[in-house]
Amino acid sequence: MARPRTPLLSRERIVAAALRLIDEEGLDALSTRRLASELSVSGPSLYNHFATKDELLDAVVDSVIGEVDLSMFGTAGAAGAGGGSWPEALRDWARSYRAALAAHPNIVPVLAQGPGRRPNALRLADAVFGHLVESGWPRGQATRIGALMRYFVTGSALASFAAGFPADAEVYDAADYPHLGEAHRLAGHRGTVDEGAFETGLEALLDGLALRYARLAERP
Amino acid sequence: MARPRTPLLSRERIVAAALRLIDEEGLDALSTRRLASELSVSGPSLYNHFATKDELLDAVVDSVIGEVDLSMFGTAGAAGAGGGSWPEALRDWARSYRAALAAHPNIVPVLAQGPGRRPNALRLADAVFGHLVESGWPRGQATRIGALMRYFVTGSALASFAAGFPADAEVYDAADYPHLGEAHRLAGHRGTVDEGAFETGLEALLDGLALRYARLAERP
DNA sequence: ACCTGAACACCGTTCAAGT
DNA sequence: ACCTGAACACCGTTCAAGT
Repeated sequence: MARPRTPLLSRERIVAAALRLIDEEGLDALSTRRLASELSVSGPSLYNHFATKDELLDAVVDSVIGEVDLSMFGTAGAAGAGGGSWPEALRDWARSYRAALAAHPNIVPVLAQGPGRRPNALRLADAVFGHLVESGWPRGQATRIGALMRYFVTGSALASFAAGFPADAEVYDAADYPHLGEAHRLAGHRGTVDEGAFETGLEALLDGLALRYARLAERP
Repeated sequence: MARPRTPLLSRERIVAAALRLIDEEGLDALSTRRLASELSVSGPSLYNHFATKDELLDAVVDSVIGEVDLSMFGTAGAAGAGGGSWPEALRDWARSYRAALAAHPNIVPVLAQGPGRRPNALRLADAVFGHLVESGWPRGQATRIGALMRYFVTGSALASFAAGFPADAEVYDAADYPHLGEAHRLAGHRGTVDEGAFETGLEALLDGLALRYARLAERP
């Protein structure tokens, strides 16, 4: 065929197909040849749009991060110098962040490596840090809070806790696991267990941070 | 050579070499052929000791989890029915857990998939859950705490937050990132930033959980 | 500019053959 | 039981060739 009059591929089409493949069959299923065949082109065609597979993966990752809502950070100034609204903003953002990642768990290991040079990831880091500083957090603490929130959210989106326990009851028969007698039932409640753990952890973190925020005011 | 009088390989030797390769060159560098050559044998030899590469990876993962200290959970009964010692136990365990994982960050994505049938991972889950229940936490909440602690620890060990920001100052020139002007310096303080974020998050989580534990007693 | 087939140096895994 | 080389169906990437 050689060059068609209207291109068969675009970065957007490639990224969308790659994400679908990763979601449905895992990160290992994404090969350039497999992806190309999914798009009805030959393997090397992809190299007209991305220099390497890593560059393609970067684009997939940034498209996922682009789904995270950052609008709650837009009006930090409106809360006044008190900045009392940061816990609500952090809560809303964490939920949106987790939802975006948990929709594509197979790509979380890649994304968790950090923002790199990906624009949406940098915008996210900028928004969180900026909001915390404008809310009165010292810059060093704002950095740590951005980091620890990412730890918690990526950890919770990386894999289901409940689904990590085999549903096969015999696994837990060994005398070594005296307290795991009911663990084979976890996988069946996968959604509620993981959701409950995330919400409990999020509220505990925010409570703990609020205690520290109050201490900032006491000793200025 | 065929069969030597004394075996060239053992599961232990293979696991140790695989972990070294993963630590030094990343998960992608672990191929059966490369690993075999590292051990001075031919590729297929490994299949006399592990059925598949996945089974080998499982053994590597469990060897890492085996390094986590669980001794702080051994004497829950000694604290009495009050169980006031669970925050200290959880803190010590989380630090040991993170240290074991952070020593081998490249394998954390595999390990974060859950315990599966790996004995050390199941022992760990059993010890945490058992201690929390014996400390007075209802079983459902104990499950969630085990989950959320794993979220936080795996997230913090998966990758350095600070190192995720390029040290190249030009990255942050774009007007899109008004608050990241100093972000290029993060990578230089990698250790302290990540350590500080982990400790801050851990203490915040424990404080938040202590608030909930106190509420258990109020409304029995 | 954008696609193709051929080619290179890799993969995980199977299997018959050797001791 | 435990190692080998040969083989199969895959990889990511390069490159000359086509329009």
